[in-house]
Amino acid sequence: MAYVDSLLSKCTSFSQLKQLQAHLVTTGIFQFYTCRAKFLDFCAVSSAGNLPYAAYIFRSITFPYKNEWNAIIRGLAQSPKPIDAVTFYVSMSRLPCKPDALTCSFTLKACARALARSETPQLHAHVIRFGFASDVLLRTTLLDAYSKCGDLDYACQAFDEMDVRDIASWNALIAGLAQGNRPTEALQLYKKMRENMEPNEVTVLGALSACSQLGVNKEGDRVHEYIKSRNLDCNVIVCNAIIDMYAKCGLVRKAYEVFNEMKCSRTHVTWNTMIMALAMYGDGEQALELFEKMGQTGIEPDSVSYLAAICACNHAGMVDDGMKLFDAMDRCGVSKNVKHYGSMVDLLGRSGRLDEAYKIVESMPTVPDVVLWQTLLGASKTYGNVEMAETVSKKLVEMGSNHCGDFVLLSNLYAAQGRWHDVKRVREAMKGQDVKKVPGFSYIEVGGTIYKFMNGDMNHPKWKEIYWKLDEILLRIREYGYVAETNYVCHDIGPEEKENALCYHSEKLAVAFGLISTQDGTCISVNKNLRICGDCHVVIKLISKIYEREIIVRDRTRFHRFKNGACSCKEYW
DNA sequence: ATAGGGTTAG
Repeated sequence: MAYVDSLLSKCTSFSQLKQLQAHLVTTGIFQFYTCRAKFLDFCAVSSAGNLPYAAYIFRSITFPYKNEWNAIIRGLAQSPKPIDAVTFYVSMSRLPCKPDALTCSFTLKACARALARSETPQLHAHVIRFGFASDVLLRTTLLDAYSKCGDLDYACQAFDEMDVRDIASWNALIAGLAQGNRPTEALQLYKKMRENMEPNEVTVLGALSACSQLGVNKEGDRVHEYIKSRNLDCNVIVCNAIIDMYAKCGLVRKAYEVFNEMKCSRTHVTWNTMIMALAMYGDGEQALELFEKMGQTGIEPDSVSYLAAICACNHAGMVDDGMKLFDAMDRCGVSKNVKHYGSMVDLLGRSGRLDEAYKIVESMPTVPDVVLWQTLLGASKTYGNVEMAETVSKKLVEMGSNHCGDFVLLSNLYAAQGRWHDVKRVREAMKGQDVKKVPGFSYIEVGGTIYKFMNGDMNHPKWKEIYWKLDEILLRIREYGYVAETNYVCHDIGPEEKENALCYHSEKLAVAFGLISTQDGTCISVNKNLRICGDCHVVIKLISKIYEREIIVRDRTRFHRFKNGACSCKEYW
């Protein structure tokens, strides 16, 4: 069979593969099922192959042998319709030819790719029943399937229950936690792993991704140092992750250094990451320059590149450039998705061109999603357009959105115009419905330790000191005659309670904590749910002036650098 | 003796 292997490995196109099949049939080798299985596997999986053709051959076999089933299931698992692999698995398990560990492995891979949440535990039961539970590789696949389907608690449980874990098991859970919005736990696990074994390239990707999300540059630096000290292979994926980490931690310069000095050749992801990094800093010109350069280097901008470039225009207030790019996409045959429309709506909305933004929404070929309407609502609030805000709010309610921010934004808009009656009406509607209160939270890394703050948080051991600091800030801001006049975001209050609201913003808690713990010159805070805008800008600007500190705040989409009472972000928001 | 873990996006 080594003969068949060597012949197969020489096939680089489908026509060669068919020639080989003819050869195998005439020489009679093809009647041996081991040969057929090898052929099917290659045909179903390799780039020279063709899955439908493999399936066609498979159907002509009366009693397929186990490896032939496996070949087809493996091929289906990595096809665009992975769920079909599960269907095949089910048919197979009804036959005398029972699945083996590999069959389960391929099918679990299919579950992971198809996000088949209910099928994964069923496969888990089979794995136990068939007695494959001691197979480390299979259990890692299982763990990964749980985590990819969003059942991270099961993934953690699967990990805990393993009596033997190898590096891939650790990597699967670290990456799962990082991608599943649990970056703190991902980093904890990474640290725990280092006590037991040496991380490799894949491990650091999970750790870097977690650092990116948290915006913790000290920890990110440590991971980078580790990569260098252990001479881990700095392949393009690792470089991309490092660039992204520095960019999201407020160190674009370092990101750019890595981008310039990387030894391996750049991919789309590399360019896109760097363009997006510049976009987050509001450096529109450089981002567009890089976008141009990317094309010149022979890598045609893809859909994400355009998104990053439009986003750069968005953050730099370059409305015309953004519109040009948006139009260029159709000409260049690059597909648009809801994010491109979202960014355009934001771009037009932020510059006050609400009607044009609304037209963009109407021109969409797909149904606009919640985030898109929220963007438009935000812009309506900024520009005090009650009529638009009411239209958009209705849409949001129709879509069943029950996010507190949607109601609060409308309520704040009424409040800004002194329409307290309407404020009350919205607040009451909120109580009537099942509104999800999503607390904003922020992270700050001080002296290498990560702290998390939520609205009204009293969990930190130094919470009293932090609130004292906030009171002091409040007092000193009053001396400037500013008072927290516009500060009623996200709070269920009337005009008389406005002032107190200042204390409850998570990023302000984080800033106050950064001021107490003076080890760091800069302070990075990340707020995942809210956008730093309006009142927040005013308050943090003043803090930077009063305390002579540079404060960098990263919100969902961009960086805001506050220094000497000014913000580097263009302020048309 | 064919298998598990991986980077960018409003």
